[in-house]
Amino acid sequence: MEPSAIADRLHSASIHLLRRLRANDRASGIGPAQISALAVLVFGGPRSLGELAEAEQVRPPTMSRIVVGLERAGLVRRRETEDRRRVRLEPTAKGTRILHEGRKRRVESLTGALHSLNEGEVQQLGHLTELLEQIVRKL
Amino acid sequence: MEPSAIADRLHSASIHLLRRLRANDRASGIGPAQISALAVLVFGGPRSLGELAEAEQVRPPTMSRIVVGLERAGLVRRRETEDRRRVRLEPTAKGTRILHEGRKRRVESLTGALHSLNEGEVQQLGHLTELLEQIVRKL
DNA sequence: GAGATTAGTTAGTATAGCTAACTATATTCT
DNA sequence: AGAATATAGTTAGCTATACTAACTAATCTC
Repeated sequence: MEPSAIADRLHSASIHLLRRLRANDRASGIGPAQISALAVLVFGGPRSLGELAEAEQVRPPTMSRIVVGLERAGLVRRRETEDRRRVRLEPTAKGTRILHEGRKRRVESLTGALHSLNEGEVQQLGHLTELLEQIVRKL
Repeated sequence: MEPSAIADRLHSASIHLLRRLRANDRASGIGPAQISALAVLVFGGPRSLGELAEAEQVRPPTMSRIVVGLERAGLVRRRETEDRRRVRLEPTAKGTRILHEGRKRRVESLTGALHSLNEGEVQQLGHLTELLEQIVRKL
């Protein structure tokens, strides 16, 4: 396949994948950017707003709003640091729980879709994900 | 790899892929949902608003606004049909050109990222993109 | 201690998603 | 034929997510 066709279809497939998964995520009443940011804190550990913005590839004001939403929902907590300009963001117990529940729903819905694939293809998909992560880092 | 880990990482990788590509797309002054909808019309041919909404997995009011944006930018045109409730949406020459330019930018940026992969991996990525499309359809 | 840098917020704008409620046209069923 | 129903899109109103520009507060540098 042509690289240009791969680029197009990967782009399109990603858009559609996220649109489908968003329907699941809406059940939790939390948006995709909030989930993604929360996941960084839960799986990657607490960090500052700027670090979180960088990890998520968005600008600080954007992350600032995402965090406000997460705080309002009681999923993330701010802690002071010795540098009083910085905040340390950490997930609350509720945030961790909500994230795992959302993950569970996602897995269930993906598992359903995986029924059309055999075991080898599932593993290939895992491999694709790694390739995709590698590409994203270089982009 | 565990299906749950695949689900998580695929979700996360897709979010980040789109965020990176959006930076390229912003150069065209057209948002990602508009690009995606326009691509359906350019590559898949003209169709009604409802059909386009379905192809793009969004609700009709959402597509209605996307189309307004595309019209305002002179990228899409409305045509009457024999059923006067329906509209036939078709890309303008400018729309087709803009789409191809955006695609070119995307391919260039992705091609750069593909340098970290060897030829075999690129082909795997192409194959696995098809797998992803298949899953999205089942989701 | 003055000036520069850094971290985050506020303000303002645009896109993109939803549901609910509406208009206009077409179809169906007496 | 005319009434009821169904279908296609739009409008209104809400929320989330993204940006840049401009701001405040704290820290660092000289």
